[in-house]
Amino acid sequence: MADLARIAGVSVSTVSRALSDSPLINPETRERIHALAREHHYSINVGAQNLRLKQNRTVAVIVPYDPETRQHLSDPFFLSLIGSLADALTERGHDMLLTRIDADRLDLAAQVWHTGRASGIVLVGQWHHHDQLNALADARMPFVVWGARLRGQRYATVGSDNTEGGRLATAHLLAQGARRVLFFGDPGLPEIGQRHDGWRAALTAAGRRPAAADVQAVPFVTARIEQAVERLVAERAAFDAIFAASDLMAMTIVSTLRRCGLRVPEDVRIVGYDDIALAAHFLPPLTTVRQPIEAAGVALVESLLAQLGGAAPASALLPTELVVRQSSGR
Amino acid sequence: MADLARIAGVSVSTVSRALSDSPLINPETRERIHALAREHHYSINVGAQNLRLKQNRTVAVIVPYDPETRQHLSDPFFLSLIGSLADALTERGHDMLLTRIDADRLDLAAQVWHTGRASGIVLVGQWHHHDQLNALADARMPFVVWGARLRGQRYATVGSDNTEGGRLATAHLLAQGARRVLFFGDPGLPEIGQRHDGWRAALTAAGRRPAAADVQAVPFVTARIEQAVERLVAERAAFDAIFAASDLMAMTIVSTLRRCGLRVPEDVRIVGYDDIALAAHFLPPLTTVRQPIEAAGVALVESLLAQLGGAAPASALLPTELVVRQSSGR
DNA sequence: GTGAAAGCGCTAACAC
DNA sequence: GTGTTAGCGCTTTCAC
Repeated sequence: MADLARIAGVSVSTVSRALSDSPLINPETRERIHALAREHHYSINVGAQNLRLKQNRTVAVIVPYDPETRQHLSDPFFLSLIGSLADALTERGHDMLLTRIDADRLDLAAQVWHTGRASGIVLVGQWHHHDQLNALADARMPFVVWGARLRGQRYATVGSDNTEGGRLATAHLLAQGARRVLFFGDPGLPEIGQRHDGWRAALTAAGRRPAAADVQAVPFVTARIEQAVERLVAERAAFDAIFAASDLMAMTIVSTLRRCGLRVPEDVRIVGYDDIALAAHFLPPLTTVRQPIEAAGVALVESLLAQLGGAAPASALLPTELVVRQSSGR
Repeated sequence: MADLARIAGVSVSTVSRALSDSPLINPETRERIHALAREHHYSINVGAQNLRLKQNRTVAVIVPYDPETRQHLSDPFFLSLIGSLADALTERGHDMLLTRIDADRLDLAAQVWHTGRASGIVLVGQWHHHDQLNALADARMPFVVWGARLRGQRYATVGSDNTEGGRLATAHLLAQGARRVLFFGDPGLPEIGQRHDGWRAALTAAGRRPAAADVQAVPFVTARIEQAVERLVAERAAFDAIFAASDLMAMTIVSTLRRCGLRVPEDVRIVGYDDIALAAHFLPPLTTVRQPIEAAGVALVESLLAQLGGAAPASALLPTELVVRQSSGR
């Protein structure tokens, strides 16, 4: 910038003002300096600018991974969510810092804020860390979590209406004539727990008694899902419908069922969750509960920016929608 | 930091040195200052540090999207690649800035470097911008591209051996007894073009004559792929094998074929490309050419860091491997 | 309308 | 071993 000032024959302050389009500057000097900057491929050093302005238009998007499986980022749903976040942030003039951390080291997430690398944080995945998250909120770190709204929560979450989603899916299966609807997924995780609540509510509303044996508490690990299905088939368990906690899980279940000689949807009807792009092109096309990905990215960013603007952490519950395709019968 | 110095009763330089574990400092003062920093939740401001050190441990990963389809980021392969990059960068102590830009505005990619936000760039996707990329290289911007090595290229690329991959896939189909192997994908894109070359080479080596009509130059757009398949079936085209330019494309082709009443692999054998996680659990499990994703992230980062260290742009060609599953017959 | 100068939070000579 | 000081590239008050 000093160089540019010398070339233009003005002071650095004039250059600074010209480049920031200050109204104080003579329009023609302003234009001349802009031209010079272009010609010499000069752009303002954002680091120095941030230091001086004590601002920081950078948001860290942090993906905690399960230390055992490292599984998380392989799910297309989360990956799409990241794409959606990238767009939402770019649109609002923020940069996106992407980091993966061990889910058990959430304190590392705070680090990126303490060091001033990012002015706020989007956490993609809540896992079991409700208490740690509350602690971070108490430290007044601006952040939002993609996940479920929980009792006694002092931080902001954005998520789809999991309970309603689970209810919709299960009610649909019952309406299709299902006699016994299994739930696949680990209810210990907050979001999955709420989908499980929805499943239970729909069964109860229909006068059924949800049995503990109807819950297959499997994690998002392909091999475990396959095992669970194979065991059920081997035991000749009497079930004719499954509500799976994610599309990826549903797809694995379908493949395994068919390998075991069962037909979908003739023998077993199935509904997934997420509505990832592949769901529509799977065979059979997957009935699923859609989570609005674009809206999710926007809602997360809006909630965070509001906090950065001084507002208290505000959560959002996004609407879910049942997308009926062929895997649940017709 | 000044505050910390006051609390500790020393000067800022002592604090600075202590926190950077300088050997000049008395071990016990060092420890005392570390403890104080922890207690007061102080961490060094990276922005100021970078400004002073004129270093910047941040790498921008830029995903150009096709302005029409915005399709790119939806492919699980690219998303996994991003995950792999995040890991490789984190491991080497770099932050990752993720940005999506219009593929036609590659100059915006240079911006993030000019402004000092990132010290180097990883471009995920080469598209048709060979010349623009050469221009950026001439401007001495440190960057690597995930893509194909092309003639007259002055920038670094990292990619799998697409020609060999295409050859492997096609030779395998021929060995399985295929009479006519179609190629699905747009050979106008560098990487796809090389896969196409491999397809052609394998056919020629087997004494076949690759016909222009055997190339279905479809983009990565679901509807277009479906149309192409439907047209072939409607025309009663005589083909019994397909090599698809990506797994996602292969899956769409399989679904469409089956909707049209054709069986895979009995009527049509198919091989995909990438080996995304879902390929193994698809029905039928997909035979495919594996691109080594973890190695890819590492190779991209290594190439970039070498440039940052002053080396000339160096490209890498990663080995591909045919993974035989059931979609190609047995 | 433009310039001089102070200072954002840090590091590294250079002194002692 | 520790302190003093200059300066990284920028913005902005205050003077003119």
